[in-house]
Amino acid sequence: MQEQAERYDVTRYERPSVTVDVVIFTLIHQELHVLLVQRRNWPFEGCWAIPGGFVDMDESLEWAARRELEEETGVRDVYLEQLYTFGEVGRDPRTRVISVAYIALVRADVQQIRVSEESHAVRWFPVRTLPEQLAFDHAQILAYAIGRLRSKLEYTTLAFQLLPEQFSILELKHIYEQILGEKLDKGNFYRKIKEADLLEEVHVVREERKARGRPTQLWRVRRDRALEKQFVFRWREDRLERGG
Amino acid sequence: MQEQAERYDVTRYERPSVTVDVVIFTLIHQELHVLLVQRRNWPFEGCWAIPGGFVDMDESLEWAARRELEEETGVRDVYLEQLYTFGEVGRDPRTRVISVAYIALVRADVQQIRVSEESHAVRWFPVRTLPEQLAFDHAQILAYAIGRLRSKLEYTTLAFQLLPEQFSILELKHIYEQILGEKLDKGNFYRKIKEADLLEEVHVVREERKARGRPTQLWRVRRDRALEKQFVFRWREDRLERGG
DNA sequence: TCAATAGTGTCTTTGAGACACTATCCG
DNA sequence: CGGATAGTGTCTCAAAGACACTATTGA
Repeated sequence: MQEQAERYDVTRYERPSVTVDVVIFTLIHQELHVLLVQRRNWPFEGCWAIPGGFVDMDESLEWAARRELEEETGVRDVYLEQLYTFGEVGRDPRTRVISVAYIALVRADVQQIRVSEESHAVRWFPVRTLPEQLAFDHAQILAYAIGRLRSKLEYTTLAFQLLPEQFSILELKHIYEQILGEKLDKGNFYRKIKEADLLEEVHVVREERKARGRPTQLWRVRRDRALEKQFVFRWREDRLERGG
Repeated sequence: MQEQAERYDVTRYERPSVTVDVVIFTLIHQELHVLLVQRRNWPFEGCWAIPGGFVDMDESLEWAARRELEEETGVRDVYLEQLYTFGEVGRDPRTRVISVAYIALVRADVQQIRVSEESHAVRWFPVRTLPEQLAFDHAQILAYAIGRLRSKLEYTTLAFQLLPEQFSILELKHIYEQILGEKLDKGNFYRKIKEADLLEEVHVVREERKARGRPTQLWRVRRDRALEKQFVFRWREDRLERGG
């Protein structure tokens, strides 16, 4: 609020609606997926859309996003971050709607994701094969979200949020490759991750192996260091994020 | 908008107010300053605050920010970027207000900045000596804005937005030092800037010099390259920005 | 033994930082 | 000339990339 606001009676003017939209990412079969819901009403009937809803008067934006997330997936206590606020005038044909978009990262091994509550269609889409047309400006929001995810992957421990409790280093590498969309050198990846000293070995209780080859060492995230510590995976010249 | 929204009559529910607040930066005497306005009414009467105002129903968020900027400073066509959206429930004691914050960078040599239109108090503050207490959560917003500015300086050509048309490399270095808050090596700075190849020499029409020492070479930004090209000044490990 | 998967070592190149050097002016 | 300011050269060290190597299993 500000100086100029004083001159107005706050109740007198028409106000826009405010929603939160949550772009929910997860890994399924080592591939990055995003959750979309199918609309059943005008406008964009039948189109897939990013889940979201109105912000209540007595909840913060982040709270609204968390509520929305739980309603859609049943998932709580996940990584959530504000992405951007979209407020073009014509983005919703019904009325003026300003949408605060969030990103959520859901752990791959949280199997309890109930994607279909109530009766409407909800589905995980691989980010490589999204529906042709999305509702509203949601294609734009999604593209922006993926860009942000890529960008932050390189200088944070964000990727670990997508991992199961235990994982191998090559699995982690695979996730980086998925999200960055390029191949990484195995040796350099090992070196980089080990130097960061964010992981600890899991004592492997080896069951019967079916695979050939040398058995995999499993790791888990060191809770004392990771997530707080800044981790720079790589600096790149070609990050092209808007505003972020 | 989204699935869940269908169930609501959009006109039926109470809505929050939406404002834009614009953190306006400039350089005065080579020092980073920010524009604040002094409040004359309850709440936070007498406190300094970030300029801002309500978003009209028929203008986009960015448009609202540009309008606000022009009203406060008379400045147009400047660099503007969305910062973050602040929406805690109690941040404004009068009513629920969601504020979309923007950063604006105003060129140092745009002397036409009329900081006092109408009669209320408007002032540039050096970021090193801000008022003790700011209105609402504006101290938080400001701190966040300065953090973002620092962070982006390192991998964009943002700093050039603050420069006059012509400048010397040591002036540019000084600005980087101002905003980053640390000394930089002269030789390395020259090297880095020259390698980037973003500047072109200005043919100096030398007038009478009063200063001693070797005369300064002036430069200007190459419009063909800068601002589009990614420029990485330095990668640092200790960037700690929230959400950005 | 070989094929398959996991993991390591090491050489080369690049770029950041430190800092000493040269250049050009005024008086 | 000497002091002052502008600008350059160069050495060292650390990190990134490329890629060949070793390790451990099942068949």
